[in-house]
Amino acid sequence: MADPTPDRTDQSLIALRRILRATELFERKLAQAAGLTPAQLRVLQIVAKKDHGTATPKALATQMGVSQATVTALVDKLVARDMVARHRSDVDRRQTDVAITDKGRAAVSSSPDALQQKYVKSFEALMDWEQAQLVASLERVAAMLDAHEIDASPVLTIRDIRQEDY
Amino acid sequence: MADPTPDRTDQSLIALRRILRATELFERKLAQAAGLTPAQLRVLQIVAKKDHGTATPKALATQMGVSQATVTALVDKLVARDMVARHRSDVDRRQTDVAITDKGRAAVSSSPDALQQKYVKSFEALMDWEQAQLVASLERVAAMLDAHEIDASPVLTIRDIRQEDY
DNA sequence: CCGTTTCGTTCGTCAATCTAACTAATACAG
DNA sequence: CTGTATTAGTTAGATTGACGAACGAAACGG
Repeated sequence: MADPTPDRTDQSLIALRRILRATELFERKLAQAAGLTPAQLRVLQIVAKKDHGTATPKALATQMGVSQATVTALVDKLVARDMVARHRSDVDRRQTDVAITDKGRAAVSSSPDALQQKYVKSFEALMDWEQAQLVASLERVAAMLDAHEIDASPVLTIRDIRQEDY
Repeated sequence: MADPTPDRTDQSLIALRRILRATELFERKLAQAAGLTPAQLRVLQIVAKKDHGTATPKALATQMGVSQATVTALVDKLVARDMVARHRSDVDRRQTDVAITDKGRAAVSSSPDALQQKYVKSFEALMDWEQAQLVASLERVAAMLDAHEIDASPVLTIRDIRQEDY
């Protein structure tokens, strides 16, 4: 408190935590709006974005950073709700293709963002140089945090939904 | 792809997602190192940082953004491991003080950084103006995300551990 | 004193996650 | 080919975190 130079490391960590909290809540809201849980929505989003609207459990597990068993459970629930369907692969019959259904696509694209819009709109309202600055900063922080964790990146949850909106 | 100005919004969202992923994994590791689950560690950290090393379940629930019932369950587990103890408050006998024990304090302060150090070290290696820039950017993003969610902020998980290290 | 509010716990439920064990299919080495 | 190893996915069982509803105990306000 009496510190004349408020510790920047602390400040950065505090801000990070705020970001995490907000995003967590945001995801819950988003999923709820689509009538799903966050994890289920994530599966659906990944599948939806694939070229043919299909993905293997293995790929899902890798991309989400969870075990295959977890993916099985999630897919089970989505199948029960007719959001996706399982199909045996012809090329390698060990593999299963998890394919999104029309209903699943509808659920993904209908998730009516609220907070999401909030962020995107705020961001897009910024001046060009500010946007560039933020991107640079975020990427820098990301690099500092996950330098080791090579795969990580490409889930995109948020972005693709946004694209659906247009 | 052919877009001449790579979409900055997308870039920022991708970076954000990387940050989230990395932090999530980081927290898991941290907790594991302390022999606890992330949620349990969070409770312990909040309690540890209070002046008298105590907090009421109510306060914990509010600060963590979960229900009191959840806090009860978490505290149960910490009590079972001798990390905290419950004491009836004298001033208001409806209240319970959750007090950290020596063992709990040891667990909190012993969580051996690894990844954590990585971020902190990277951050602290930056030039002063760069640090300032990052903090400003992070806070801006946080503000854009949680403008609505007034309470949120002050859990700090990470920061306090870091302080323990010195 | 009595009704209301507040605090915490208990109970039942459910989602997400893990590990370990198992089945089925493919791959590869002789 | 045959047989072993590897890979993909599921099943089973457990734990954790989370919630809401119901409840008991204490405090507070008339």
